[in-house]
Amino acid sequence: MSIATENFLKEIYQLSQTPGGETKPGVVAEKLGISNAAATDMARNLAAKELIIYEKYKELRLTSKGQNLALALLRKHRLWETFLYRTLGINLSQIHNEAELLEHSTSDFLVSKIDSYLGEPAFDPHGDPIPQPDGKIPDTDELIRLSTAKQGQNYHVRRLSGSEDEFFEFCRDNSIDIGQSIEVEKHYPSQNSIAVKILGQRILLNNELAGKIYVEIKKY
Amino acid sequence: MSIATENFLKEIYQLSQTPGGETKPGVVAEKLGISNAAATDMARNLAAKELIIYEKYKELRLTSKGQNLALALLRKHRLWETFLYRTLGINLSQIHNEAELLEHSTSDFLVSKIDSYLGEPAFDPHGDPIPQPDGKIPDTDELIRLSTAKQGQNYHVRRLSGSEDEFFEFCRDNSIDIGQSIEVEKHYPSQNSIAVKILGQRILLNNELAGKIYVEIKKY
DNA sequence: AAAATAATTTAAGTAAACTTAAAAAACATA
DNA sequence: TATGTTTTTTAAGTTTACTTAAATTATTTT
Repeated sequence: MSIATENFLKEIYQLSQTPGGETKPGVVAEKLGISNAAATDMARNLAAKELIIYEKYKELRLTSKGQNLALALLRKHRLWETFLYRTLGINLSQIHNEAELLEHSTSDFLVSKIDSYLGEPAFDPHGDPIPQPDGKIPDTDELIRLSTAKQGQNYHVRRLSGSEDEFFEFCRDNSIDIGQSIEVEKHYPSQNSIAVKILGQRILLNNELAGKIYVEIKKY
Repeated sequence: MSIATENFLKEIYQLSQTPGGETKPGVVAEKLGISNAAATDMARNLAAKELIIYEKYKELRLTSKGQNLALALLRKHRLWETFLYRTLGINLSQIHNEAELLEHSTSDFLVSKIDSYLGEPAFDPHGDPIPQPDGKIPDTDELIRLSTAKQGQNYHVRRLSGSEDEFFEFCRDNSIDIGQSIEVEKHYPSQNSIAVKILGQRILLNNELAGKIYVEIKKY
């Protein structure tokens, strides 16, 4: 399994978990920074290996074999993030990129060692659930995206689910941290934005960004 | 820098450090498990990138640029080994293979984090010196290869410098561990072998294997 | 529904890292 | 030194993962 293949499968999985995310070659291509033609090419290859189901002009769908591989990779990624954060003290904004490299060089043996060293964690430092060895994904039922949160309601930030440096930079600059209290002030549907209050500061977020912030209703 | 390139440079470096080791395409090819033709091909490529000096039918020599890259890779390898051994408790015989993969996915940033976490070690768990950030290699002057050790003399095992699983399996099975006392009983030049005594047991080692075991004269 | 636009696919080509087979050079030996 | 063996190199071909450009199909707009 090559790095290109692994990343392609992972991207299809991630897109399939994104609301409104389309798993079409063009979208995958854009995410991976390759041409549409390359994505179509790869889609045909992966279909031949029975990792995805590919019908021309249709969305790409993972087979269960393909999904298992994607989940195994995501597991490696999130365990590495947890390890880098907890053990080496690397920043939330930096662990993603390092894990992105390491995940492809990690044997099943090594990942299980890391897992037991960390005490078999269910969530990574961003709050993202870590797929378990059996493929099950820890529950995030009580969490909702900030973009869909209720006006006037108070929440706790539970998950920062982005991958770009800039997302974490923005969160850090605006005190959006895991555990932080946050109040939804107002939705602006026409602006595709939401106003929230954090530590007395009013902040306007666009829905795309707010969709990467997961919150839980504050219990008093 | 691709993985193939990195491994090729590292192999040239390692061969250049091996007594009687020839850095010719065929030898590198055999070590890396590729064809002679592929090695010649790679040699021409690396020469074009000024990482090695390549003259037809001559030995391959690293340029200082090439040597720096090889040393940086070796540093990553040995720091990973130290980390896997100390922190995750992985066996001496298993750390090499894992580090062999991880070394290629390790940023300079990450390696420096690992280095400080470990307290900037000078030697890895096999006793191999870890190249320092400036390219300097910690002293191993008092160490000699067991194959060249003096008859009748007592030593301490200080370094097990192999890479194959079988080498470590053999050492483990015969109590050849770092710190272990060892006495050279007799050389058998015609057999290319050496007889040693460990924990009361007499063992016959061929010189190739004994050349990977470094010892220090026992001080009473 | 037709036309315009956008996405996807096909076609052709490239670069890296290999392969095998044949040719050339180096080395070893009688 | 001539011959035979081994090693290295060259040549030609493969696979993977891309590229750009052109053709095709799908979607959106009018």
